[in-house]
Amino acid sequence: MQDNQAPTPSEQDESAYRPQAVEAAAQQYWNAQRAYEVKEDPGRPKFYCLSMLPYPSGALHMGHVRNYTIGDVISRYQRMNGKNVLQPMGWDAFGLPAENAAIKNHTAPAKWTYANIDHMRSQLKSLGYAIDWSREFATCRPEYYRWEQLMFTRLLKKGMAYRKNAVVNWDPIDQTVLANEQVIDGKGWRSGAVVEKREIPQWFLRITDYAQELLDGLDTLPGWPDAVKTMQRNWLGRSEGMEIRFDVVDEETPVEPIKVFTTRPDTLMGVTFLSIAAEHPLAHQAAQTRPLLAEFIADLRRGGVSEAEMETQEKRGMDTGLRAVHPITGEALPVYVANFVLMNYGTGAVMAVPGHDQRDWEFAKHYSLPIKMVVVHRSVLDAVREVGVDLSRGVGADPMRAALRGDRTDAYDTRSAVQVIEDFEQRVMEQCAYTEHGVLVNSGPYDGLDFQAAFEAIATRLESEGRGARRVNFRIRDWGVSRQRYWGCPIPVIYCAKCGAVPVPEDELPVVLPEDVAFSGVQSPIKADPEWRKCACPQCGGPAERETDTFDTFMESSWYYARYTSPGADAQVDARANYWLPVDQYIGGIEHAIMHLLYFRFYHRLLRDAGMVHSDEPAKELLCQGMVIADTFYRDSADGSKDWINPAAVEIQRDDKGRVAGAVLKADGQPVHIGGTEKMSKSRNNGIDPQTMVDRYGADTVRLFSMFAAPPEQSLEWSDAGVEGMSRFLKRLWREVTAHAASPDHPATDPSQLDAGQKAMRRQLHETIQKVSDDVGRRHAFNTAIAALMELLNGLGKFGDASEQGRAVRHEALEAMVLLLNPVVPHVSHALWQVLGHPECVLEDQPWPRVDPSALVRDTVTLAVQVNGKLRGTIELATQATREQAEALALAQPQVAHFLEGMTVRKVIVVPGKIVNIVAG
RNA sequence: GCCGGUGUGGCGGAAUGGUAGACGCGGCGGACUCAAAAUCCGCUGGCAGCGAUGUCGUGGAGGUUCGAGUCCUCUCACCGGUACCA
Repeated sequence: MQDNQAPTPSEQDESAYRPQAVEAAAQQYWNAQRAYEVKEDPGRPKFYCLSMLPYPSGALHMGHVRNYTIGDVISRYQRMNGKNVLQPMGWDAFGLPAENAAIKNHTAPAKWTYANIDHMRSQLKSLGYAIDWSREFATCRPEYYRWEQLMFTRLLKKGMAYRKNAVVNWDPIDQTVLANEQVIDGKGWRSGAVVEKREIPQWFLRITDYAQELLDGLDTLPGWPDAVKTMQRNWLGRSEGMEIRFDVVDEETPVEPIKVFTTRPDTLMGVTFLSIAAEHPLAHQAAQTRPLLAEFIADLRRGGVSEAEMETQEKRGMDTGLRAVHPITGEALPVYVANFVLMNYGTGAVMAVPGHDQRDWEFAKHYSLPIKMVVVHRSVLDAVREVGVDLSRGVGADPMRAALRGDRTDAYDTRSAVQVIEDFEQRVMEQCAYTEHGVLVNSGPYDGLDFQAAFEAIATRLESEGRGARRVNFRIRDWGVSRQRYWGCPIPVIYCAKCGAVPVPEDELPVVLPEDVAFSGVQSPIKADPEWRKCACPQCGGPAERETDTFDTFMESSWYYARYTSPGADAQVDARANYWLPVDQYIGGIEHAIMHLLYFRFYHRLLRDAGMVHSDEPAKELLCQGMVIADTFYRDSADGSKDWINPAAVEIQRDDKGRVAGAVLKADGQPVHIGGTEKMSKSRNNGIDPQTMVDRYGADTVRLFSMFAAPPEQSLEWSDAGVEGMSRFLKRLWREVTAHAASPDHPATDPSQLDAGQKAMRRQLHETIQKVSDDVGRRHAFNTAIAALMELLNGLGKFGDASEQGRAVRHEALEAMVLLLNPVVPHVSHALWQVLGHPECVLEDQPWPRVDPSALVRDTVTLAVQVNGKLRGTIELATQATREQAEALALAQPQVAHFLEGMTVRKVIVVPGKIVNIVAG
């Protein structure tokens, strides 16, 4: 990495900016001062700034740098504004990649993980984050996970945790459970075997008990992005409807009724069949006497369990031969097994209304099942009534289509209405299902009722007959926390033949995962080791076995934020938690919008209900940062695949207009193909190593670029040239400050003595302070804050005033600038503050610069002048000028007069301080 | 499939419904230099024009408004999530 070139004159210059020296000195000072270790201080407002903890995958990547730089900027800014700031860091250390690495490298997952943590910690430290490292922990340590085990055993006793069967991906060759990620096109990633669905017993937490609270809580989080709240609302998926019971007829054996959940009980009279999931008990029962059905159900077991895979499959079904009884008409309805009905949503069975549900409609079309239309748009009903047609014959396709388009159909003529109705039998159902709410037809006693009235009438009747009940249903399912893996927190349960599943007693916790193991990848070492499993039943003392499944790693990442507040506590958390919590600012990737952030909100309520924390929500503000992406380059290899080439090895070629014309490999000068700009990944070999960049340019430059190149929520495209630009900016800043500091002393700024140029310079300074404070503190628009500071430096560069007051203004500006930049580039700021004549200090203890409102006053203002909305010039007038003056001046412009030729002015709109728009025609 | 998001110069991006393209990169021209690097200065959306200026322009099609990148409807492309990747 070291540059072999001879030092250039500027590098030999004593006063040149040398990031390595600057950064080493600043970090050394902070460490010696223990500058970022914090304690609870009830006398000061606290600020808990939390970034999502990293998975120790091996090396820091740019996504980490971006995430932690955002957190660091906010942390340092808040501390400069007087807050007692906690910024912790830790390691989400359990997980699947450690097992994969263990297989590949023949090492134990623990050893690999700890080595990665050591490496990544040193990388993080080189970036100079204001982290309280005294609170660091790794979630794979028993000191951490013992509290999670304790919580689980208590939840088990409270009935909040339970065991039931659930379906997983099963690799029939490797004889192992696969993660969804390990299923590629329905096949196991190692064996290539077609994956099967298999049911196994697993542990669950009753997150559904909190579904309503998790939904309502979203309304108390104005500081969370709307996109995240919307996604969580949809994921929770609250719907109001009915559970309806359909009796099933079978001459031979008594059969349980089928329960369905529907949000559309108004369409009950349009039900023409029922669909049940392949895993539904009735499907199994029917399959016992029907070999074809058994074969079909077995066939549905092929493929993985992910929702994306299930939902994009072709819709298939088969008649079970069972007949269900319509609860109102008594009609016998066929019961189908269908692959689009999910056992884990609702009751695992749905009533099919092909006339008014698009999926049912397609299914009915495919299997030639009857389609009944029982709901129409009100305007269709009105029109049909007007021409005096018997509704039982139905309504036509044309008004249906019109109604679907939202057209008014009440004006169409009698002839077309009659024709339409006559065509009904062959045409009405050829278009698509009508899924809107409307008015009932063909529904006997319910004809003419709207959605609400029909819902009420049908619900009341079914409830009185004991055939159904109003119900609220949530889409979210209970949280399955069992994983059939080694590298995770052991689930603290003992199985006894006599006593069943018994929680491990609290005084026997933690159940420690052995770390020094041989791991082949075929089977978990704790499943393979009979000695580890063997134990005595805590209840009866008889022989028993331990659970060998481990927890979902989301379990650890659901409460780590609380543990940071209570280092060393002899409990999951202690009283210190209520000083720090809730988190004031949480920062992490948008990919966590639903799952992690929902478990995080759920677990906080578990802590609350255990009396450990006193708030309802874990985090007040949330910022979701975008991905880091980079160009991709490749060459076609002999076997037709692509050889991806790292951007660092490639040189871009441009045409004479500066457009990208091609790219060559630096090593051989031969062309390479340019792929898309994609998320940095190993598979595309387009990752840029943060460490290389820090070594080459310094941490401040890397931090500055990652904050400048894009707003935090958007994806950030890496650009070496862009990084060079940031490096140039810091060099210029360094020169500007050192040059100023070298000149003789000057008095303090005296606003009453400033000339016009000095006033303008000082106004730009205070406008910048105002903008940067708002951009950093409120909008989190770090990119525009930095742009404003660049403009300020450009302004200072042109401000050549060497008079006493000129130097005073420059000094004021440079001091403010160093403070304003400190959150983003703390090392160079630390050094330049001393260059400006201050003793070495922790810069976050300096107050954030304040705006002098008197410096912002302007004498004149520029207005844009438009004619019919098109810009035709600008006018400059006194700030206090009236609307009439602005209007008169605008109309007097020669350009304006030219465009108004032959037209009459109808209206003039004056927006003070902005525009004058002359409307003419 | 479903849920959420994004789309603006050669590129990254800026713009409380009010002068589209701030700032940075790249490019072109110039200064300094024996030369290069570094640094500094100027120009830089397309089209027409010597120029003043005009005209077009924010993925596409409509709409609301005195005025739309911004609000509404439809549509296309891409990205994230989709419950065992984290």
